[in-house]
Amino acid sequence: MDDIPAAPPRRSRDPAATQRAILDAALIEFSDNGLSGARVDAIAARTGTNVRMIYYYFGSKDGLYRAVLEQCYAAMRAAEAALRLDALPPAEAIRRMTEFVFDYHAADPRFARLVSIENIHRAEHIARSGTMQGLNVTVITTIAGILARGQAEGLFRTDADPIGVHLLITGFCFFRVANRYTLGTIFGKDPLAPELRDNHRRMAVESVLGYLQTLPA
Amino acid sequence: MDDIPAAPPRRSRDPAATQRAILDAALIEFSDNGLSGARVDAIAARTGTNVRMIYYYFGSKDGLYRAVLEQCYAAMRAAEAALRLDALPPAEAIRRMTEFVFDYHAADPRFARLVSIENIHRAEHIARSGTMQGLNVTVITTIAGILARGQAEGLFRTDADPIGVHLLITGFCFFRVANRYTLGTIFGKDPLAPELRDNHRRMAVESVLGYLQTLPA
Amino acid sequence: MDDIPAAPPRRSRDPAATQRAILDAALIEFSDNGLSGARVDAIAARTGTNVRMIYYYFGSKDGLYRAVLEQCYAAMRAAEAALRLDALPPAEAIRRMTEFVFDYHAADPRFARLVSIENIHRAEHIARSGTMQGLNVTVITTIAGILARGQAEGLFRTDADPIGVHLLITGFCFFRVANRYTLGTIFGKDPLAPELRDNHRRMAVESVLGYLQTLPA
Amino acid sequence: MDDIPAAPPRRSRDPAATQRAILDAALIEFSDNGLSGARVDAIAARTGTNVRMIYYYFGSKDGLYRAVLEQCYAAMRAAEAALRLDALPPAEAIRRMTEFVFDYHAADPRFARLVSIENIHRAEHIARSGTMQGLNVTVITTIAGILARGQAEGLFRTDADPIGVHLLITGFCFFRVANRYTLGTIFGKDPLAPELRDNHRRMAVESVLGYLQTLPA
DNA sequence: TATGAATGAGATTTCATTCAT
DNA sequence: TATGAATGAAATCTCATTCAT
Repeated sequence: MDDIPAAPPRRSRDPAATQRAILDAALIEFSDNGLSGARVDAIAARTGTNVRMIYYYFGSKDGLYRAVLEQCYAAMRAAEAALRLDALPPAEAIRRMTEFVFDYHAADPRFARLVSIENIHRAEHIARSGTMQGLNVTVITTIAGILARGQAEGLFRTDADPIGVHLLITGFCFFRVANRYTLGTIFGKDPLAPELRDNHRRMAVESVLGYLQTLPA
Repeated sequence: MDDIPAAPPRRSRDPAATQRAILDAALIEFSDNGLSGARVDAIAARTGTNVRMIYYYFGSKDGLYRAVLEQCYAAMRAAEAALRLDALPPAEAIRRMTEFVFDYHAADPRFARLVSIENIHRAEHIARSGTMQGLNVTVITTIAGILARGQAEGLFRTDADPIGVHLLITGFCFFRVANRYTLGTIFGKDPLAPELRDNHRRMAVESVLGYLQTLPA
Repeated sequence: MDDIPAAPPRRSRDPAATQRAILDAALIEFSDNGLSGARVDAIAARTGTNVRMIYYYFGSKDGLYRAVLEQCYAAMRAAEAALRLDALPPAEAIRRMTEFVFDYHAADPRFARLVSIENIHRAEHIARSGTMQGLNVTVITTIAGILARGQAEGLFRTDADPIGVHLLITGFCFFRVANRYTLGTIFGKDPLAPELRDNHRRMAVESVLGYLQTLPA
Repeated sequence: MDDIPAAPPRRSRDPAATQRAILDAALIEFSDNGLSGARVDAIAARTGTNVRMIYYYFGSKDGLYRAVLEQCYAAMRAAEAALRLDALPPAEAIRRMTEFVFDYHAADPRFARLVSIENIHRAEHIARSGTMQGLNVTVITTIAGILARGQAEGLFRTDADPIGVHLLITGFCFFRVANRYTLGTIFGKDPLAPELRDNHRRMAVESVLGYLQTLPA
């Protein structure tokens, strides 16, 4: 994290591969160090190309950061869309979605870090991106469908709203990953310790279902 | 956020006030811009003293940031400790604690931002602080006490552990505040919009109680 | 020494020349003002490039200073090695070496100043350099050879040791150059005044030979 | 050398003692770090008084440095004057003086360091001091007397001049102390190692006498 | 398409010194 | 006599970016 392993100089004549390499290096550098903390030189060093290439392909540090963000969100939503939750009974669909979010965050903490970073910057890069909004609203429509079915069947409370449920599903999963370091330091116990995983995963699911299946006061 | 209002030059001979002014300005600058993004000059400009005083009292940019962190955590835990939850019945205690966490995060988003920022830096400043660990573990012992009482009364599931419950309580409350900007941008709806507040607050409480009152599978 | 002649801006694309120019300017600035007293800005101004290039090529003020030291020692030892003293009779070899050391210090007082400066810093930069040790021990092996020959021929006392003789040869030559200013001020007479030179040069040689040719008590 | 031991706060009502304490601390700080490298704050910290006192008593950093220099030179010359060399036969006088210079430098390396430092600054502080010149010329008149006697007795060569002989006596003694660090690092052997001392001391004496007793070519 | 060299603007930090009591 | 607080000027160093080939 401190000393960047200088990749062997790459003399590829394959522009796509160069772009790919830059994006990969940038994801690491940005998620490790934040936007302000990331160093353009470090990304170049990690890539094996030199700094000029970053400007050639991505225009600026911000442009590269934006590309990284877009790619990460797209990958996440693509995986989510592959779940085919509308085929499942409502409670089962919520369970599967929650487990997916839990697993996704746990498997790749860089995603949660990038989201934190982008929020420090007030989401101005996402706002400027254009592709983002369309990309992400699908999750809300998916949840809305599940909720509607559950409510129609009398299984879910009727005052639940889709965005709120999305927050509820994601909050816990995100929190333990994104804030792993402060939590681990303060409490002397890494919240991502393997032996905690199964219990936490159950908590995620059962708190959401617990909420949905509670009668409104 | 962009143009720093240059405070009138303060020629106070009151060192405590000077330190206070620096800390206040630093909280704003750090929580607005992150550690790397914050500018020492901007903090000084907001203070009315000059940059030199920051180094006089806090030694370095990092030292000042550490002081800000410590102060914020201390304030939060002090408020929390004032709740006197052990006097309440278990479910009520959980409800009050959750509402407190919800309200605290909602009332002062800077705290959640600072926590995000510190996690980007892998909590290295908290780790170096010393006062942090003792300060924060009390919340876990409090939760442990509530859980034990609830479990003894047969109200709470027996496989709940205190740190996990803390994460569950805080995750949702933190998430909607800290990630307000990406969520608002992506979904076209500010998650902190006033009309959502009551519903979210209920969600926070009822998901936790829903989990605790579910029988383990 | 006070007003640095701003070199004309050099827009050469010749990195070796740029490095050379920086090194030359640095030698002057460091030997004039010491390590702490030298100003990176002043070096840049003398060079015609800007400050950034110093960091580009040498990493830090210390790094540049180290490079200057290495270069000066290397130049001196190279000149010394060119003397081919092992071809001469022992006393003649000592004479030639002493004259060389005398002349070298007199011709370039900056060298002695740099050595003084480095000693104020406890030789920490030389210690970190790596190339230094190997570079300099050759002078000791040379002296050892000369002494051995002289002792074998019964010309030199047998209790002389090579490092000690090196100190003896260099001490006087160094002292009058390095401490020229205090000596000149205190005694009202510049010890490097041209009319003193021949006499001092003889003193250097004859004190060393006088010692070597004295019978041990 | 790095972390200055903060002396206990001294609340003396004795101005002379305060001045003394500042001078002592300053000698250490200046001889350790050079004039540019010395820190006024560090001197104050070492003294137990605060920075303001330095300005109160010595006017400026330079003024304090000048006071340190004067005191060190005065102490040295006083010790030298106490030798009463004119009572001794010429060769014996030279021997005693050389041994004194050797021992003095070896016993207090700070003196040689200060001399080096002052020469880096071109002796401008000594020049400004006024008391220095008169203080130091006595050593030359002493040597002149010894030489005259020795020459009159036909023991010493007739082309020896007093300042030159002073340089010869001091050069070796100074060199091994002042440049201890570079020599030790380069040759892997501390020139002040105790087992070398006697031999070096003999070398100092015998090289000077060797020179003086050689017939001019 | 690719690249090493170069840079200006601005960041953090240092330091001798003075203010106000 | 003594002192803690304060400061302006200047130092070193960083960094995204562009030049020139």
